[in-house]
Order: sequence, then C-alpha cells, then structure tokens
Amino acid sequence: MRYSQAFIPTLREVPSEAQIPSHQLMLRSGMIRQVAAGVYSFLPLGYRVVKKVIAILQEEMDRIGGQEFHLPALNPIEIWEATDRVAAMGDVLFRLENRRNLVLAPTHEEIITYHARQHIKSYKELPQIWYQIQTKFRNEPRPRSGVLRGRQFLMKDSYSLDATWEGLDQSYQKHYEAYHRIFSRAGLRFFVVGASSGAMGGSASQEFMVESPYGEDTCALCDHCGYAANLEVATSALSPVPRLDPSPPLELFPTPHAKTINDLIEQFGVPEERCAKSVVYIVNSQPVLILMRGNDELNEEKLAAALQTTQFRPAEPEEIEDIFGAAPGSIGPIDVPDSVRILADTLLRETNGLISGANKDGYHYKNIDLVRDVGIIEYFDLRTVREHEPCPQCQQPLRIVRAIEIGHIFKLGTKYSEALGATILLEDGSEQPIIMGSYGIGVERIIACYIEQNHDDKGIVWNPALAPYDLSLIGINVHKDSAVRDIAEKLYEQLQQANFSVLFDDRSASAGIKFNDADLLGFPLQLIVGPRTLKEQTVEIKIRRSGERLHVPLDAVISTVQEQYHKLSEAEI
RNA sequence: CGGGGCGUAGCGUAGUCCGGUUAGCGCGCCUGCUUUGGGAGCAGGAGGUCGCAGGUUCGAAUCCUGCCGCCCCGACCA
Repeated sequence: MRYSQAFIPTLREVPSEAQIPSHQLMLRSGMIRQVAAGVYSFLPLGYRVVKKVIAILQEEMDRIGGQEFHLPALNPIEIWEATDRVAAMGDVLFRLENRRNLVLAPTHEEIITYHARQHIKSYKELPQIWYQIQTKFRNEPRPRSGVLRGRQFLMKDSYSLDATWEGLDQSYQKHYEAYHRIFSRAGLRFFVVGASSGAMGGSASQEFMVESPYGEDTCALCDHCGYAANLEVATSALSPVPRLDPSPPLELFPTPHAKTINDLIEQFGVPEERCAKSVVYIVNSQPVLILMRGNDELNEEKLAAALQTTQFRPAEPEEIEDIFGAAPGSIGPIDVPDSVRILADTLLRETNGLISGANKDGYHYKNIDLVRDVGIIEYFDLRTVREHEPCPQCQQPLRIVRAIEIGHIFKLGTKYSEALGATILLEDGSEQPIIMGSYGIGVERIIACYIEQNHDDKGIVWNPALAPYDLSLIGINVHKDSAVRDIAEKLYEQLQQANFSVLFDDRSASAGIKFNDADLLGFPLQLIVGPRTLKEQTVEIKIRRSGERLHVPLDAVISTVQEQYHKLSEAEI
C-alpha cells in the first residue's frame, strides 16, 4: 500500500474523550473512529489487525477440532423466552419490535442449542465443538474505555456438546489449552483465574485476565504459589473467630452513640473480630439478615451463589425499621422475627462472645453465642478478600490487582439443553440432555490489551503477529530525489514479492512527519531510504521495539529484513 | 439509574463567572514560492446553525428553562 493513497487519518493530538493509552493510540493511529457511545467503526488499518486476530482464533479453534459457523445476530424472541433470559438480561438485550419481535443476540447459547436439538440425536454424534466469530450486541448501561466495553463488539464464541461429564471436562481442557495458545500468540501477558459462573448458569468457570489499572475486574493473586481467583470467588486462609470457653452470659448494654462497628471499637474498646456486623437484604421479597465479622465486606457475587438467585437487594432503612423495630445501626441476630432467614459468614461459624445490635435503638448485646442464643443460622463464605490476607493454598500474602477479562471458559452443563429440549439417546437407550460448555473471547479486547502492554510515548509497538503491516518503507524526499525514488520503488516491489505487507510512505511530506507517523503506527520494522545513506549504497533498518538501527548494503536488504523479521516473530513465542 | 464534568471549524482549545465590534488562537486543510534525516518558512486563502429547542433582552457562545449527546466515578456487566 502506498501511503499517499491510503486512508490512515492519524491525529497529532489526543482526542479529549480518550482516557486510556489504548483508546488514545487507536484513535491517533487511525485504527478506529467513534460513532456513538460504545459503538466504533474500524478503519482499514484497524480492521487489518482485527483480521489477524481472527486468523489466530480460527487456526487455534480449528486445531482443537472446532467447526466454524456463522449464526444470525437477529434472533426470534421466543427462543430467548424459552431459556428465561429475556428477563435475566433485562435492558442489556437489544429488542426490535417492528412487525415481529426480534432480539439482537448478545451471545449464542440459544441458537447453538436450537441447532443441536434439530440434528443431534445420539451420543455417537458427539463430541462437537462449534464456534463462530461474530458481532455481539449488548446494550451496556455504561460503555467505556474505547473498544474495551462496547455495545457492539466482536466475539469468538464456542460451544462444546458432549454426552458425558468426562467429555465436557475434555472439551473444557481443550479450550483451556487453545486459549493459552491464542493469547500467547497474540503477544499478551495474561493469567487465569477461577471465576463465578454468574447468571450464565453452570459449574466451573475460569477467566483469562490481563492485569491493568483500567480493568473492571478485581483478582486476588498469590505470587508465591500461583493461586489466582476473581474477587467474586477468592478466599483466604484467615482463621475463624475462636470460641471462648466458658461462654460468657448474654448481656444487654446501652450504646447510644454507636452506629457503626468502628464506633463500637472506639467507644468500648472491643476487638473488631468480636463484632458481628448485621446487614439486611431483601431476597425474593423476604428479609434476610446477614452477619459478617467486624468490618468484613459482604460480597454480592458470593451471596448470589449462596442463595442461588440474583433477585436480591440491600434493604432500605425504613424496611429495616419495620422488620426489626430498630435503625440499621442497632440491629442484630437476637430476637429477630421468625420470618427472617439468618445467614453468617463462615469466619463466624458457631462462635460466641460476639457483640451485635439488640434490635432496640441505642442498645447492643455482648457475649452473643451463635449456638446458644440464635436460631437457625446458615453459614456461607460471603466475605470479600482483602490485600495481604494469607493465600488459601500457601499462606503467603495475597496481592489484589485490577484486570481486564479477555476470555472466559464455562462448564455450562445442561441448563440450555434442558430448557430447549436438546436431548440424545445413550448406549443404554436412555434419553439425556446434551452436556454443554461455553467459551468466549473478546476480539477488540485482545487488540486494546495488546496496545496497553506494548506502546511507548511515540506510539504503538506491534509484533509481527498482530501488526497491520509488516513494515514501513520510508522514502525520504522520494518526490524530488530520483535516486531515492528508484531504489524505494524497487524495494517496494521486492519486499512484496518476498511476501511482506508494506506501507510505502511515498508522500511528499518532510522526513520528520514520516518518522513520527511510522513510530505512531508502530509496524515491527522501518526501512528508511534516504539520500544520506544512499551515498554509501546502504539503507537503514530500524527495529521499532528496540529502536536499534542497522545500515544494510542495497543487495542485502531483503535478506536482512527477512532475518530481522524472523527474529521478531520468534521472540513472541 | 445516582453523582461529577464537558459540548465553540477535522483535532486541541480561548472567550461563558460579569451579555455589547466581524467569535480568537495552535495544529490540520487549499494555492504559490522556498524547503526536506525527527512534526519546515514566507505569503495568500477556505472552513463556524458556538449541541438542539424555547425564553429573557435593544442585543445571547455568554443569562433562564427543557431536551440531546459525550466522558469519568458508582450501580450494572451473559
């Protein structure tokens, strides 16, 4: 491609809406332009990167036996009602209501299961891995960070169909390995965490994560043993609050100025871990009292897992007054109405000597014994892990980091096959729903994360794997200096014959503009043809990542480019 | 959906508080000449419904009301 003919609208200044480096650089390098919040056009340069990512995805999915589909983005709403996901997804699901009710698919479990139901009848036809790379639509309440969270985005989604749970394990493992290869080939530094399966349903789930301050997820990591978990499910090795023996007697005491756990600690000198914080949630319109140790933070994802529902919310202060007869700062587990279900974090399991509200304004109880004084308590892991707590595997301190999710693998089980009636006959003649897995990779996120990890103050630093072009061929004064022009044109031809994709900067712009644009676009190699080096019958090769410059005799240019390019490609893997 | 910020030419912005020439500047763009190894110089030029609608006023980018859009924080996130 000749630069003079190319549509690559680079920007010298950073558009004010872009806050993070990848967004700024994708705009500045002319890869993308915004059309609306969370909606972007990929311009030719950016789309070349998309296509390279897609090629990697296809190769690695094909390698594990995946078969590529192209499923429709327009789905009849009925199929989404059948799995109850119209309600589950709420406003995130785009709906079209002219003539026939349709939705824009945010994911494709339903359609995949629909086809499986149509045609898969026997265990003999399994396993299958079906995938596609397609545009997904999700009406995100808050798109952000450029293409990192869009309302329309490209996803590689795949689905495994198995007859047995062991088969699912194998399909899941294949994806795990394929995902490792994909992200490694893309040049990303990433890690894998155990994750919540959320509203998708199903059992095991892991997320592939890129550490970044701009991430929307938080993970607990152990640098010592490699433990890694999304904070939604992370645990630590903290010891439960030990029982006192003998159990001291229950005692009501006035606490007129204590509204919070910290007030109790400051005013009465009680140890934090002996305080039981009471939190009230309304779960399916029923009140639930949740006891947490001290100032431990309730984790709503864990609560959802414990309750097996996401239909809950914190109670309003007025509701708490109505139910407990006391303000939120004075409630506790003693003398609660029978209708209130009581949950407690496992750190409080069957312990005693606790201080908590008395359900009477201005009073607390001390020496509460959860076994002696409180009715039925259900114990669950409900707390949010904090920085420096001991790793659950090796007791070394945990690190808490922000991360961007680039891939997610799920053991779905039979949720969708049951809802849509996708069943098979087994060897013994019995009928059983197909056992499914679901696996996703965000294409734009790979690109944005790559740029987050590979840029400098001049621009992007592409590796061969994702680079939109292999190299920039820069002709200095091409339009005036016929010697430069002839050599550059000749190299342009030869490089293309040697199968390199080349952006030939044949513009009449000054050298500085060309150098800066080349650094901004950041192709792995720059080949600089100018009168200065041509006097010595050489041209210059600049390696973008290292900044290293080689002066190469004219007859050795192609072979040196091949050699350097090969080196850069090797370095990635 | 709650909180905050912003909306002036392709990009970045001044002016808005305190209404008053023809809305200013840098970059980019067009023409000409001179330049050309890290974002050239000179000269000339084009480009604006000041987000939209209504209101106040002799007069509105500026004040008031409503709406729309974008960004950030939070909630949400299969």
